[in-house]
Amino acid sequence: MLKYALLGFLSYQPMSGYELKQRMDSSTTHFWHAKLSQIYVTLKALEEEGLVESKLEEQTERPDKRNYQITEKGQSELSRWLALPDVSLSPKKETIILKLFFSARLERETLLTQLRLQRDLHRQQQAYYRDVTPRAIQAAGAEFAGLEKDALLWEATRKFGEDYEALYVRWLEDCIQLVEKQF
Amino acid sequence: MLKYALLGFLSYQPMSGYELKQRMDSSTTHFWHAKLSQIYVTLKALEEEGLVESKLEEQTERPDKRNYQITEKGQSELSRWLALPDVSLSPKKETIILKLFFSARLERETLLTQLRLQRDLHRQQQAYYRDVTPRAIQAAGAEFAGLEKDALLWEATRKFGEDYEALYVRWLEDCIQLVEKQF
DNA sequence: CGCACCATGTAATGCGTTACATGATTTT
DNA sequence: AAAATCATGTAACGCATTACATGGTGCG
Repeated sequence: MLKYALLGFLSYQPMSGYELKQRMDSSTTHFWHAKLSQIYVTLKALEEEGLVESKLEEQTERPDKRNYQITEKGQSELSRWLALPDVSLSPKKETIILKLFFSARLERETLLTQLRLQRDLHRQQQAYYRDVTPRAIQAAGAEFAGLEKDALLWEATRKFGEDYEALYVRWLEDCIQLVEKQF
Repeated sequence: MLKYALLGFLSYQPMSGYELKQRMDSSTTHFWHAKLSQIYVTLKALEEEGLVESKLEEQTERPDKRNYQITEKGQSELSRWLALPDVSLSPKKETIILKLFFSARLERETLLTQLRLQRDLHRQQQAYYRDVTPRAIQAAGAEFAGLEKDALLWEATRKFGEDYEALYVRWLEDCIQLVEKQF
Protein backbone atom coordinates (compact mmCIF):
# COMPACT_ATOMS: atom_id res chain seq x y z
CA MET A 1 0.00 0.00 0.00
CA LEU A 2 3.05 2.21 0.15
CA LYS A 3 2.45 2.39 -3.60
CA TYR A 4 -0.64 4.51 -3.04
CA ALA A 5 0.95 6.74 -0.45
CA LEU A 6 3.66 7.60 -2.96
CA LEU A 7 1.14 8.13 -5.76
CA GLY A 8 -0.81 10.37 -3.40
CA PHE A 9 2.14 12.64 -2.76
CA LEU A 10 3.15 12.65 -6.40
CA SER A 11 -0.39 13.69 -7.37
CA TYR A 12 0.48 17.12 -6.00
CA GLN A 13 3.85 17.55 -7.68
CA PRO A 14 6.88 15.67 -9.02
CA MET A 15 9.40 14.69 -6.37
CA SER A 16 12.42 12.54 -5.64
CA GLY A 17 12.45 9.52 -3.34
CA TYR A 18 14.33 11.48 -0.76
CA GLU A 19 11.78 14.26 -0.76
CA LEU A 20 8.89 11.78 -0.55
CA LYS A 21 10.44 10.42 2.61
CA GLN A 22 10.65 13.91 4.10
CA ARG A 23 7.05 14.72 3.22
CA MET A 24 5.86 11.49 4.75
CA ASP A 25 7.82 12.06 7.91
CA SER A 26 6.36 15.49 8.39
CA SER A 27 2.75 14.70 7.58
CA THR A 28 1.67 11.05 7.64
CA THR A 29 4.03 9.36 10.10
CA HIS A 30 1.33 8.72 12.67
CA PHE A 31 -0.77 6.68 10.24
CA TRP A 32 1.69 5.82 7.49
CA HIS A 33 5.46 5.53 7.30
CA ALA A 34 8.24 3.88 5.30
CA LYS A 35 12.00 3.56 5.19
CA LEU A 36 13.97 5.25 2.45
CA SER A 37 15.24 1.97 1.05
CA GLN A 38 11.71 0.67 0.67
CA ILE A 39 10.60 3.91 -0.99
CA TYR A 40 13.31 3.56 -3.65
CA VAL A 41 12.35 -0.04 -4.33
CA THR A 42 8.66 0.80 -4.56
CA LEU A 43 9.26 3.74 -6.89
CA LYS A 44 11.09 1.42 -9.24
CA ALA A 45 8.18 -1.00 -9.17
CA LEU A 46 5.73 1.84 -9.82
CA GLU A 47 7.75 2.87 -12.83
CA GLU A 48 7.73 -0.66 -14.21
CA GLU A 49 3.96 -0.64 -13.88
CA GLY A 50 3.84 2.64 -15.77
CA LEU A 51 2.23 4.53 -12.90
CA VAL A 52 5.11 6.99 -12.60
CA GLU A 53 7.91 8.22 -14.83
CA SER A 54 11.31 9.46 -13.78
CA LYS A 55 14.16 11.46 -15.17
CA LEU A 56 17.58 12.04 -13.71
CA GLU A 57 18.16 15.67 -12.86
CA GLU A 58 21.71 16.84 -12.69
CA GLN A 59 22.49 19.21 -9.88
CA THR A 60 25.73 21.06 -9.33
CA GLU A 61 25.55 21.94 -5.66
CA ARG A 62 24.03 18.61 -4.59
CA PRO A 63 24.05 15.01 -5.74
CA ASP A 64 22.01 14.31 -8.85
CA LYS A 65 18.49 13.27 -8.14
CA ARG A 66 15.84 11.19 -9.83
CA ASN A 67 12.62 13.08 -10.17
CA TYR A 68 9.40 11.10 -10.26
CA GLN A 69 6.24 12.24 -11.93
CA ILE A 70 2.83 10.57 -11.79
CA THR A 71 1.41 9.41 -15.12
CA GLU A 72 -2.22 9.51 -16.19
CA LYS A 73 -2.44 5.80 -15.57
CA GLY A 74 -1.04 6.48 -12.10
CA GLN A 75 -3.62 9.17 -11.43
CA SER A 76 -6.51 6.93 -12.35
CA GLU A 77 -5.07 4.04 -10.35
CA LEU A 78 -4.87 6.36 -7.33
CA SER A 79 -8.47 7.50 -7.81
CA ARG A 80 -9.63 3.93 -8.19
CA TRP A 81 -7.95 2.98 -4.93
CA LEU A 82 -9.30 5.99 -3.05
CA ALA A 83 -12.84 5.10 -4.12
CA LEU A 84 -12.50 1.40 -3.22
CA PRO A 85 -14.57 0.86 -0.06
CA ASP A 86 -12.60 -0.40 2.95
CA VAL A 87 -14.77 -3.12 4.41
CA SER A 88 -12.48 -4.11 7.27
CA LEU A 89 -10.57 -2.45 10.07
CA SER A 90 -6.83 -1.90 9.88
CA PRO A 91 -5.25 -4.53 12.13
CA LYS A 92 -3.19 -3.08 14.94
CA LYS A 93 -0.05 -4.24 16.72
CA GLU A 94 0.73 -2.46 19.96
CA THR A 95 3.70 -3.98 21.69
CA ILE A 96 3.21 -2.17 24.96
CA ILE A 97 -0.36 -3.37 25.35
CA LEU A 98 0.68 -6.92 24.54
CA LYS A 99 3.32 -6.68 27.25
CA LEU A 100 0.88 -5.28 29.75
CA PHE A 101 -1.52 -8.13 29.03
CA PHE A 102 1.06 -10.65 30.28
CA SER A 103 2.67 -8.55 33.01
CA ALA A 104 0.76 -9.65 36.11
CA ARG A 105 3.74 -11.57 37.43
CA LEU A 106 6.26 -8.89 36.59
CA GLU A 107 7.83 -6.93 39.42
CA ARG A 108 5.67 -3.97 40.35
CA GLU A 109 8.46 -1.42 39.90
CA THR A 110 9.56 -2.81 36.53
CA LEU A 111 6.01 -2.58 35.27
CA LEU A 112 5.62 0.98 36.55
CA THR A 113 8.87 2.03 34.88
CA GLN A 114 7.60 0.56 31.64
CA LEU A 115 4.27 2.38 31.86
CA ARG A 116 5.77 5.71 32.88
CA LEU A 117 8.24 5.61 30.04
CA GLN A 118 5.46 5.03 27.53
CA ARG A 119 3.35 7.77 29.09
CA ASP A 120 6.21 10.21 28.60
CA LEU A 121 6.74 9.13 25.00
CA HIS A 122 3.06 9.55 24.16
CA ARG A 123 2.99 12.94 25.88
CA GLN A 124 5.84 14.09 23.67
CA GLN A 125 4.08 12.75 20.62
CA GLN A 126 0.88 14.51 21.55
CA ALA A 127 2.72 17.80 21.97
CA TYR A 128 4.30 17.27 18.58
CA TYR A 129 0.96 16.82 16.80
CA ARG A 130 -0.42 19.78 18.72
CA ASP A 131 2.46 22.22 18.25
CA VAL A 132 4.60 21.20 15.29
CA THR A 133 2.36 19.45 12.77
CA PRO A 134 -0.03 22.42 12.28
CA ARG A 135 2.85 24.45 10.88
CA ALA A 136 3.77 21.70 8.42
CA ILE A 137 0.17 21.62 7.23
CA GLN A 138 0.06 25.38 6.85
CA ALA A 139 3.30 25.40 4.90
CA ALA A 140 2.14 22.63 2.57
CA GLY A 141 -1.22 24.32 1.99
CA ALA A 142 0.42 27.66 1.22
CA GLU A 143 2.67 26.19 -1.49
CA PHE A 144 -0.03 26.29 -4.12
CA ALA A 145 -3.44 27.81 -4.48
CA GLY A 146 -6.53 25.64 -4.49
CA LEU A 147 -5.52 23.33 -1.67
CA GLU A 148 -8.19 24.53 0.74
CA LYS A 149 -10.09 21.24 0.82
CA ASP A 150 -6.87 19.28 1.07
CA ALA A 151 -5.80 21.34 4.05
CA LEU A 152 -9.09 20.62 5.82
CA LEU A 153 -8.53 16.88 5.44
CA TRP A 154 -4.90 17.15 6.50
CA GLU A 155 -6.02 18.96 9.62
CA ALA A 156 -8.56 16.22 10.31
CA THR A 157 -5.85 13.56 10.18
CA ARG A 158 -3.63 15.65 12.43
CA LYS A 159 -6.46 15.98 14.91
CA PHE A 160 -6.82 12.22 14.97
CA GLY A 161 -3.16 11.91 15.91
CA GLU A 162 -3.47 14.43 18.71
CA ASP A 163 -6.65 12.90 20.11
CA TYR A 164 -5.22 9.40 19.88
CA GLU A 165 -2.14 10.38 21.83
CA ALA A 166 -4.26 12.17 24.42
CA LEU A 167 -6.33 9.02 24.86
CA TYR A 168 -3.19 6.94 25.17
CA VAL A 169 -1.72 9.22 27.83
CA ARG A 170 -4.94 9.18 29.84
CA TRP A 171 -5.16 5.42 29.62
CA LEU A 172 -1.54 4.96 30.68
CA GLU A 173 -2.11 7.27 33.64
CA ASP A 174 -5.05 5.10 34.67
CA CYS A 175 -2.93 1.98 34.31
CA ILE A 176 -0.20 3.50 36.47
CA GLN A 177 -2.74 4.36 39.17
CA LEU A 178 -4.18 0.86 38.99
CA VAL A 179 -0.80 -0.76 39.47
CA GLU A 180 0.21 1.67 42.22
CA LYS A 181 -2.93 0.92 44.19
CA GLN A 182 -3.65 -2.73 43.51
CA PHE A 183 -0.29 -4.43 42.93
CA MET B 1 7.17 -10.66 18.34
CA LEU B 2 4.50 -13.26 17.85
CA LYS B 3 7.01 -15.43 19.67
CA TYR B 4 6.34 -13.58 22.89
CA ALA B 5 2.60 -13.52 22.48
CA LEU B 6 2.66 -17.32 22.21
CA LEU B 7 5.00 -17.66 25.18
CA GLY B 8 2.67 -15.39 27.11
CA PHE B 9 -0.34 -17.58 26.53
CA LEU B 10 1.63 -20.75 27.18
CA SER B 11 2.82 -19.32 30.50
CA TYR B 12 -0.71 -19.94 31.78
CA GLN B 13 -1.13 -23.50 30.53
CA PRO B 14 -0.09 -25.90 27.77
CA MET B 15 -2.04 -25.53 24.54
CA SER B 16 -2.15 -26.46 20.87
CA GLY B 17 -1.59 -24.06 17.99
CA TYR B 18 -5.25 -24.15 17.20
CA GLU B 19 -6.20 -23.20 20.71
CA LEU B 20 -3.61 -20.42 20.81
CA LYS B 21 -5.28 -18.94 17.77
CA GLN B 22 -8.68 -19.04 19.47
CA ARG B 23 -7.37 -17.44 22.66
CA MET B 24 -5.74 -14.69 20.68
CA ASP B 25 -8.86 -14.03 18.69
CA SER B 26 -10.96 -13.67 21.78
CA SER B 27 -8.61 -11.55 23.85
CA THR B 28 -5.78 -9.75 22.08
CA THR B 29 -7.07 -9.20 18.53
CA HIS B 30 -7.30 -5.43 18.92
CA PHE B 31 -3.60 -5.07 19.73
CA TRP B 32 -2.14 -8.37 18.55
CA HIS B 33 -3.20 -10.97 16.00
CA ALA B 34 -1.79 -13.74 13.80
CA LYS B 35 -2.88 -16.26 11.21
CA LEU B 36 -2.96 -19.94 12.07
CA SER B 37 -0.30 -20.81 9.51
CA GLN B 38 2.08 -18.31 11.05
CA ILE B 39 1.37 -19.61 14.54
CA TYR B 40 2.34 -23.15 13.50
CA VAL B 41 5.56 -21.92 11.92
CA THR B 42 6.47 -19.83 14.95
CA LEU B 43 5.76 -22.67 17.38
CA LYS B 44 8.18 -24.83 15.45
CA ALA B 45 10.82 -22.12 15.66
CA LEU B 46 10.21 -21.73 19.40
CA GLU B 47 10.71 -25.44 19.86
CA GLU B 48 14.00 -25.34 17.96
CA GLU B 49 15.14 -22.58 20.29
CA GLY B 50 14.20 -24.71 23.27
CA LEU B 51 11.64 -22.22 24.56
CA VAL B 52 8.75 -24.66 24.29
CA GLU B 53 8.35 -28.43 24.10
CA SER B 54 5.61 -30.37 22.39
CA LYS B 55 4.10 -33.80 22.42
CA LEU B 56 1.55 -35.27 20.10
CA GLU B 57 -1.67 -36.12 21.89
CA GLU B 58 -3.83 -38.76 20.37
CA GLN B 59 -7.53 -38.08 20.46
CA THR B 60 -10.30 -40.43 19.46
CA GLU B 61 -13.20 -38.08 18.86
CA ARG B 62 -11.10 -35.37 17.24
CA PRO B 63 -7.92 -35.12 15.16
CA ASP B 64 -4.70 -35.63 17.08
CA LYS B 65 -3.19 -32.47 18.38
CA ARG B 66 0.25 -31.23 19.24
CA ASN B 67 0.35 -29.82 22.73
CA TYR B 68 2.91 -27.15 23.50
CA GLN B 69 4.35 -26.46 26.89
CA ILE B 70 6.61 -23.59 27.89
CA THR B 71 10.06 -24.57 29.20
CA GLU B 72 11.99 -22.87 31.99
CA LYS B 73 14.16 -21.25 29.38
CA GLY B 74 10.98 -20.02 27.71
CA GLN B 75 9.65 -18.60 30.96
CA SER B 76 12.80 -16.63 31.62
CA GLU B 77 12.94 -15.41 28.03
CA LEU B 78 9.37 -14.17 28.40
CA SER B 79 10.19 -12.38 31.66
CA ARG B 80 13.28 -10.84 30.11
CA TRP B 81 11.22 -9.49 27.22
CA LEU B 82 8.46 -8.16 29.46
CA ALA B 83 11.02 -6.24 31.52
CA LEU B 84 12.82 -4.79 28.48
CA PRO B 85 11.91 -1.09 28.34
CA ASP B 86 10.15 -0.01 25.15
CA VAL B 87 11.81 3.22 24.17
CA SER B 88 9.82 3.92 21.03
CA LEU B 89 6.21 4.05 19.93
CA SER B 90 4.61 1.24 17.96
CA PRO B 91 4.35 2.48 14.38
CA LYS B 92 0.80 2.58 13.04
CA LYS B 93 -0.68 1.99 9.62
CA GLU B 94 -4.26 3.14 9.15
CA THR B 95 -5.40 2.73 5.61
CA ILE B 96 -8.55 4.76 5.97
CA ILE B 97 -6.70 7.80 7.34
CA LEU B 98 -4.17 7.55 4.55
CA LYS B 99 -7.01 7.55 2.06
CA LEU B 100 -8.69 10.50 3.68
CA PHE B 101 -5.44 12.44 3.53
CA PHE B 102 -5.46 12.26 -0.27
CA SER B 103 -9.22 12.41 -0.85
CA ALA B 104 -9.79 16.12 -1.47
CA ARG B 105 -10.41 15.56 -5.17
CA LEU B 106 -12.59 12.52 -4.67
CA GLU B 107 -16.31 12.79 -5.36
CA ARG B 108 -18.12 14.04 -2.29
CA GLU B 109 -20.54 11.12 -2.18
CA THR B 110 -17.83 8.50 -2.63
CA LEU B 111 -15.90 9.99 0.25
CA LEU B 112 -19.00 10.10 2.45
CA THR B 113 -19.80 6.47 1.67
CA GLN B 114 -16.27 5.54 2.65
CA LEU B 115 -16.44 7.43 5.94
CA ARG B 116 -19.90 6.15 6.89
CA LEU B 117 -18.87 2.58 6.23
CA GLN B 118 -15.87 2.94 8.50
CA ARG B 119 -17.97 4.62 11.17
CA ASP B 120 -20.32 1.66 11.17
CA LEU B 121 -17.47 -0.83 11.37
CA HIS B 122 -15.89 0.97 14.31
CA ARG B 123 -19.26 1.21 16.05
CA GLN B 124 -19.64 -2.54 15.78
CA GLN B 125 -16.14 -3.03 17.07
CA GLN B 126 -16.77 -0.75 20.01
CA ALA B 127 -19.93 -2.65 20.90
CA TYR B 128 -17.96 -5.88 20.74
CA TYR B 129 -15.31 -4.70 23.20
CA ARG B 130 -18.04 -3.31 25.41
CA ASP B 131 -20.44 -6.26 25.39
CA VAL B 132 -18.61 -9.42 24.38
CA THR B 133 -14.99 -9.13 25.52
CA PRO B 134 -15.82 -8.69 29.23
CA ARG B 135 -17.34 -12.17 29.27
CA ALA B 136 -14.24 -13.68 27.68
CA ILE B 137 -12.12 -12.03 30.36
CA GLN B 138 -14.39 -13.28 33.11
CA ALA B 139 -14.32 -16.80 31.73
CA ALA B 140 -10.54 -16.81 31.43
CA GLY B 141 -10.07 -15.42 34.93
CA ALA B 142 -12.43 -17.99 36.41
CA GLU B 143 -10.52 -20.94 34.92
CA PHE B 144 -7.94 -20.94 37.66
CA ALA B 145 -7.50 -19.30 41.01
CA GLY B 146 -4.88 -16.63 41.51
CA LEU B 147 -5.50 -14.72 38.30
CA GLU B 148 -6.92 -11.63 39.98
CA LYS B 149 -4.07 -9.35 38.95
CA ASP B 150 -4.06 -10.81 35.47
CA ALA B 151 -7.77 -10.08 35.11
CA LEU B 152 -7.22 -6.45 36.13
CA LEU B 153 -4.65 -6.03 33.37
CA TRP B 154 -6.81 -7.84 30.82
CA GLU B 155 -9.63 -5.48 31.68
CA ALA B 156 -7.31 -2.51 31.20
CA THR B 157 -6.40 -3.66 27.70
CA ARG B 158 -10.07 -4.24 26.89
CA LYS B 159 -10.86 -0.73 28.06
CA PHE B 160 -8.22 0.63 25.71
CA GLY B 161 -9.93 -1.11 22.83
CA GLU B 162 -13.32 0.28 23.74
CA ASP B 163 -12.04 3.82 24.26
CA TYR B 164 -10.06 3.70 21.06
CA GLU B 165 -13.08 2.67 19.03
CA ALA B 166 -15.20 5.33 20.70
CA LEU B 167 -12.61 7.93 19.75
CA TYR B 168 -12.54 6.63 16.20
CA VAL B 169 -16.32 6.79 15.87
CA ARG B 170 -16.44 10.34 17.22
CA TRP B 171 -13.67 11.41 14.88
CA LEU B 172 -15.34 9.82 11.85
CA GLU B 173 -18.60 11.55 12.73
CA ASP B 174 -16.74 14.86 12.79
CA CYS B 175 -15.16 14.09 9.43
CA ILE B 176 -18.56 13.27 7.95
CA GLN B 177 -19.96 16.57 9.20
CA LEU B 178 -16.97 18.42 7.82
CA VAL B 179 -17.38 16.92 4.38
CA GLU B 180 -21.16 17.40 4.41
CA LYS B 181 -20.81 21.09 5.21
CA GLN B 182 -17.63 22.14 3.45
CA PHE B 183 -17.31 19.99 0.34
C1' DC C 1 -26.01 -33.74 1.97
C1' DG C 2 -23.52 -29.82 3.01
C1' DC C 3 -21.48 -26.72 6.26
C1' DA C 4 -19.01 -25.57 10.30
C1' DC C 5 -15.59 -26.89 13.39
C1' DC C 6 -11.42 -29.35 14.81
C1' DA C 7 -6.59 -29.91 13.59
C1' DT C 8 -1.98 -29.43 11.26
C1' DG C 9 1.03 -28.26 8.15
C1' DT C 10 3.88 -26.55 3.49
C1' DA C 11 4.93 -23.37 -0.42
C1' DA C 12 4.87 -19.17 -2.88
C1' DT C 13 4.75 -14.56 -2.61
C1' DG C 14 4.90 -9.96 -0.79
C1' DC C 15 6.26 -6.41 2.08
C1' DG C 16 9.35 -4.38 5.38
C1' DT C 17 13.76 -3.82 8.06
C1' DT C 18 18.65 -3.76 8.64
C1' DA C 19 22.95 -3.69 6.91
C1' DC C 20 25.98 -2.57 3.34
C1' DA C 21 27.98 0.78 0.02
C1' DT C 22 29.16 5.48 -1.77
C1' DG C 23 30.14 10.24 -1.75
C1' DA C 24 29.52 15.44 -1.91
C1' DT C 25 28.21 19.61 0.70
C1' DT C 26 26.87 22.30 4.64
C1' DT C 27 26.62 23.32 9.35
C1' DT C 28 28.49 23.26 14.05
C1' DA D 1 37.42 18.31 12.33
C1' DA D 2 33.20 16.05 12.92
C1' DA D 3 28.47 15.62 12.23
C1' DA D 4 24.36 16.33 9.71
C1' DT D 5 22.08 16.66 5.36
C1' DC D 6 21.49 15.55 0.59
C1' DA D 7 21.03 11.64 -2.48
C1' DT D 8 20.60 6.77 -4.33
C1' DG D 9 20.67 2.29 -4.36
C1' DT D 10 21.49 -3.30 -3.41
C1' DA D 11 21.44 -7.56 -0.58
C1' DA D 12 20.22 -10.44 3.20
C1' DC D 13 16.99 -11.50 6.27
C1' DG D 14 12.59 -11.83 8.71
C1' DC D 15 7.92 -11.84 9.26
C1' DA D 16 3.22 -12.15 7.44
C1' DT D 17 -0.37 -13.37 4.03
C1' DT D 18 -2.52 -16.35 0.74
C1' DA D 19 -3.07 -20.48 -1.38
C1' DC D 20 -2.58 -25.25 -1.31
C1' DA D 21 -3.28 -29.81 0.85
C1' DT D 22 -5.68 -33.19 3.95
C1' DG D 23 -9.20 -35.33 6.62
C1' DG D 24 -12.37 -36.59 10.60
C1' DT D 25 -16.65 -35.29 13.50
C1' DG D 26 -21.12 -33.17 14.53
C1' DC D 27 -25.20 -30.77 13.39
C1' DG D 28 -29.24 -29.25 10.80
